[in-house]
Formats: sequence, structure tokens, C-alpha cells
Amino acid sequence: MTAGYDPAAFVPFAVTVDLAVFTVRGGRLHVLLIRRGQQPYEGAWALPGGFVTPRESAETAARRELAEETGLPENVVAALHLEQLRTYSEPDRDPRMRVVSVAFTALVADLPEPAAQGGGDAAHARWVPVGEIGPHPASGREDADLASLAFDHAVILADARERVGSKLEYTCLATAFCPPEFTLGELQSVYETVWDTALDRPNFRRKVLATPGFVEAVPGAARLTGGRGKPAALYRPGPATALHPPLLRPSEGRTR
Amino acid sequence: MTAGYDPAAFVPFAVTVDLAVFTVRGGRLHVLLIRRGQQPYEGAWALPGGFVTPRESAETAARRELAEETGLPENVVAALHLEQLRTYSEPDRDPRMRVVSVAFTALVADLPEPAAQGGGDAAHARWVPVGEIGPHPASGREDADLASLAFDHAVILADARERVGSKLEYTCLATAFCPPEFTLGELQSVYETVWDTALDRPNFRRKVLATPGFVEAVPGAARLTGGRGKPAALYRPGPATALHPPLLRPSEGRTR
DNA sequence: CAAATAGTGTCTTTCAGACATTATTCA
DNA sequence: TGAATAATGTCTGAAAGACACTATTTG
Repeated sequence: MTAGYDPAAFVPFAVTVDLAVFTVRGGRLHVLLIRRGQQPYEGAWALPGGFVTPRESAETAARRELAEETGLPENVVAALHLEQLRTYSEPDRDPRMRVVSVAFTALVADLPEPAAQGGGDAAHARWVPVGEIGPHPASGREDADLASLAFDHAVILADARERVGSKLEYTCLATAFCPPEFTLGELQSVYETVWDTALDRPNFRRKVLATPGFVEAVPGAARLTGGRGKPAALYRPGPATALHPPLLRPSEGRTR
Repeated sequence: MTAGYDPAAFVPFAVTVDLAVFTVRGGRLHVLLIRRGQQPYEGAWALPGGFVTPRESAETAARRELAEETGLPENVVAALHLEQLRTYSEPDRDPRMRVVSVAFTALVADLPEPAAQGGGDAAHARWVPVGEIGPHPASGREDADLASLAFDHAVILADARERVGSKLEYTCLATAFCPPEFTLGELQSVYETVWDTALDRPNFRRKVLATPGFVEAVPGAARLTGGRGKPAALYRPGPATALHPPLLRPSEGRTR
């Protein structure tokens, strides 16, 4: 910023935040979308977000907008791991005015349906399987409007998916997709869902348990998973945040 | 952006870009700084950058500002690998007005001194060893003003260093620090300089040469490096961009 | 018992770290 | 020749991939 504050150089921008909030439900990756109530893109699906106010940072704004616009419970929003993705600043990304948007990603565990939908301002928020979004619909799509998202949100969503996929490789963030206590099978299915790859179960166990601080066993606890079979031991997230060495995606894995 | 365009919600921000441009020179990591000519922080060192204009993206602005403010040759700026780092939006990061800044990192090969310094607008641009910046000066610092940078640029610089370090682990970006043709010893010294770690030469060679598309041999070419010893073979950057598997930093390497 | 799910053990290959050795050049 | 630098080879141990096998539960 050498140029200082030449008045001719100062140009007013609007600054917004957009959020790509993911969850894993039923073996599919979902993202939280809201249906727009105003122009432009009225009626289209969009990522939640909104304007940054004069006295808050982008991250603060992101957390506030998420609480206002979606039905996510207060405690979930407050504890959310929010990561800045990148900033989108193409001049014509908004048809009306110059808007620069700071995008964030967040991961939450699957929630009881009513809490996730909420009421009031959140009446138009919905978890959407990412596979149902885009111009080449999977058969059985419920909503034809998902063919394209508002603004450049399809690009933001794609970038966010890629980021989440690589974060799983070298951080312990996958536990953020799980409830407070989870089985290793559930943790593995998070990886398989996000990467869309099958993983070898014994090798996955070995890797996770060999990483100090990734997960901690809950002594004595067990949970029956599929109604049948041996109950699985339960684990909690451990204190570690990084994975050394990383848990790399299979290079050419069959995509199930 | 569900909220639409409620006039009460629209707040004008200034949007700027800041650049952390690195090079390796003489076994030390350097960053390009400029000395500010105006308030605030007049006389302080700062990262190059400036305002985004109404019809350009942040990345376009970053490239333009770099060309205007520093003496970097046109062709270098045009071909530069520019990567968005993150956006800094704390409300009081600029003492005068609300400024949101999109930060970028870039890597360049060491340049002939005059070209890097330039004249005119670039008269106050300088390559500064990153070790000489900050409150705990290495002995022999030339410039006491480097104890602190303008605005939050010390934070941006620290984030950029961390990002560059990890990019070297899983991308082929290290070649961006090298001239068009380089020796493996030069490439290794890039890693050693950025990571501040000594690497085993035979193992480094093996790893680099075993990664398809990282580097390509220049047939027959060789260069004498230290005035003595066997001339080293020359290599060019290859077509690969990612490193699979990654070249990880030694966990507890001696720091030379 | 069969089906389903959790969990263990083992073999093999790949790869990284350590380090000895050879090759080529200049003073 | 000796110092300096590049390049090759080898041993070892850690970790990943493949996969056979055991354990515990429900119906």
C-alpha cells in the first residue's frame, strides 16, 4: 500500500462473506444452501452469506451470518471450525455492484433434521447432496433449480470441495464431520465420502491409531452400527491437529 | 448473500492487495519491501501493494501494482506465479479507514541487482533478508527500521513464509525460485533456505529424479558452481505441478 | 448356523534416512 | 596432489498396500 490514500484511487466496494458448510449424511457429502428471496437470482439456491458490517472482521461476519440465515444451533455455530478459503473479486461476479466476497469453509457433524432446518430466517436453508448440484444431474434429483447456483457460487463450492478433500490428507479435521463420540468405521466413511474412494479398513485403522493424538479411545464404550455385527469401539477427537506423515488419497483408487 | 441489497447493510470498504514476493539469494530468503513515502507509517517498510480499481480483479491489481511499484522486469511480472494467500479484514488494521486487503505470494528467481531495484516509482523497493525483519534483530542488520513493518504486514509476511514452506512440500513450485536452467544443488539450496534445514544430497537427488515431470535434464549441459569441483548437470522445470508423494520437511532436522 | 460388522496379523513393496564411495574439476 | 563439488550405490527401517483370518453380535 505504498500509494497512500490518493482520493482518486479510493473506490467503494461492498464486502461480503460466503460459506460452504459441509456435512456427511448417509454416505453422501452435503452442503448447506439457502434459497434466495430477492433479486438477483431470486429463487435460485446460493451459499449462505452476507455483508460484512463496519466493525467486524470477515470471520466474525461469517459466523454471524451463519447463525442468522441457517437453523444451525448457537453452540454449533460458536464452536465451528471456520477456515478461510479464498476471496473472489472478479468485477462482474455480481450483476449490480462491485462486490468482493471472502469465502469460508466449515465442517459439521450430521445433525438431527429439525435443528438443521430451523424456522424463521432459516426457513429456506437446506442440506443438499453435492452430487445433485450442477448441470449434469444425477438421476433422481429432487429439485431442477439445482442445475446452477447463484453468482459464482458453483466455483466457490468446487474450490471448497477440493480444499476439504486435501485438508483431510494432512490434518485431523475429519473428526469435525463426526459426532462427539464416533467409531473408526464412521471416521473411515467420512474419508470415503469426501474422497469418493474405497479405503482398506485394516490399513485405515492402523494409520489412524498409529498417529498420536488423532483419536482417543473411550474406555469401555461401544456402539452397534448396522443393527448387526460386533459393536464398534468409540473414539473421541484427540489433541493433534496435523497428520505426520499425511494420509494420502489413493492415486488411482476405484471410485466405488 | 441471501440478504440481498438492503441499503442499510451496504458499507463502503476500500479493497487493496498486498504482495509477499520472495527470492533466494546467497542462501538466504529475501522478501521485496518498499519504503512508504506517506502517512500512515511514513518511512516504514511495507509489502508492495495498492488499491484495487473498479474494473479489475484482485489478482490483476496485484500484478499491476507489482509492475508499478517495484523494478521487476515486465516479462517477470507477466509470467509470475501469483498465489492468493488470504484476506485480512480486521476492522482496525488501517488506522484511517476500513480497508480489506487480499494478500498474494509470489516466487521469483534471483535477479541481477540493478533490474531488481529499478528507478522511478521503484526507487524505494528493496530485497530484504527475512531474517533481518522483526523485533529480535540478527546482529549486523543494516536498517533499524526493519524492527516492525507497516500495518499488519508482519503477520502477512509470517503467513506467507509458512505457506511457501508447505507449498514446497507438495508442489513443484521450488523451481520458480531458480533460473530457467539450474543444477540440482541449486534446487536443493532453495529447499534448505526456505525450510532452514540441511538436506541429504543423495536422498534429495533420488527423490527429485524419481518424481516424473518435476525436472527435465538439459542434455549435455553443465555448469561449474563454486569455481571448483565437478561441473553440475543442468535441469529445466518439468510439466508436473504436484508432488506425489510429497517431499516432507524433516520433522526435527538440525537447523544448520 | 449364516450374515454382517469389527478387529488382528502378516507378507511384500515402496520409500526415506544414513552414509560410504566414486567422479570430475581447479589451484 | 589436495580441496571442493557432483553423482552413484548400498544398507536399513518405517510405512503403505493387499489380503487372509479371527471375533462378536443379530436373526
